Amino acid sequence: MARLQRQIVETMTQSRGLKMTPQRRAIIDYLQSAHDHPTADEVLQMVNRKFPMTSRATVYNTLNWLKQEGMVKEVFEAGCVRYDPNTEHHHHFVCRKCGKVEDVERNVIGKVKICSLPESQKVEVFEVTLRGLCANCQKKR
Amino acid sequence: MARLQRQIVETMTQSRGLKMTPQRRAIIDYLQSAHDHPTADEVLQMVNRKFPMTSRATVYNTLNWLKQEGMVKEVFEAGCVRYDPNTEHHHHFVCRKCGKVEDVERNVIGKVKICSLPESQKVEVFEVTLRGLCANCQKKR
DNA sequence: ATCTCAGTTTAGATTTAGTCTAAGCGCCGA
DNA sequence: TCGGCGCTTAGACTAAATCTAAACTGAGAT
Ligand SMILES: [Mn+2]
Ligand SMILES: [Mn+2]
Ligand SMILES: [Zn+2]
Ligand SMILES: [Zn+2]
Repeated sequence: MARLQRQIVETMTQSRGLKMTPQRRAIIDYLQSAHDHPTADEVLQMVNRKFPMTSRATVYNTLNWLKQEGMVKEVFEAGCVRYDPNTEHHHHFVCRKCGKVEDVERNVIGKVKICSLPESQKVEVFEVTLRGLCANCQKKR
Repeated sequence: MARLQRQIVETMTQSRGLKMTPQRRAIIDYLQSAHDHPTADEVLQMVNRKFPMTSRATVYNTLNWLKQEGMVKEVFEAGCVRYDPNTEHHHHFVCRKCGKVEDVERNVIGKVKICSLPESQKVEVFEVTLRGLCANCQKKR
């Protein structure tokens, strides 16, 4: 499944006994057409242009529902900032269950080759985030 | 520079005409000993155990100052959540100046080899974040 | 046509992370 | 002893996100 499509969502709602309302339609249409990474507030602004008086709660409800269904993803972590006393260039492993962030030393990740990136973007650094289950969360099955 | 060390900070403060106070010492000592990625609130809690009545403002001031000096780094992005209608497995380029997040298709990043990761951690997915200057911000020099 | 009810939307209250402010403190040097 | 500068503090403030309770909607059931 590549991109959010209203039609897919439309049929999905029915099979779950949910309703496709005008507000939801507007939110999904906007996301479908967006080729960047909008914030909840940007969604609210844009949807209100076409369908005034849509509430913040509805936008968040819909985004969270779409997220649960895997129709949109969050970019990067939600939540508050974490500080890293290790300023060496290194990477991270994030547990999808308990959220713990562990260091992954630089040499654990082999060379990362970047091919065919548009000339226009100048990459200065990169970081790799591994995701999965940490040792603890695996034990607890 | 690998890890935050109080001694280095201590000499640095002097050369900048700044003062090493007990509060700052406590914050830095805690960070120095931390082998995870504490939040500002965790720092506040821990510091208050040893040095009660340290204020939130002082913790944030110190963390932001250490960040500016490159003595700690933020893990992942600050700020609010962005939603991605593209659920295909792909990567991102983040402009360090304007903060814009652009897609980097999966095939742009060559195979990423993960060597010698502790057996205990099970990696399910990974993502690469490239950082630098976007086309626009380069033009504006 | 009217009733009912589950699901939805809404405005506004609440929570949480983080910043800002203004008043007071403490050290150092004149 | 005094003045001043930088530091700390409590609390006000802001912004992102969640929660709540009341009103709304529309698809059956009567
Ligand atoms: Mn780290
Ligand atoms: Mn993306
Ligand atoms: Zn875990
Ligand atoms: Zn830019």
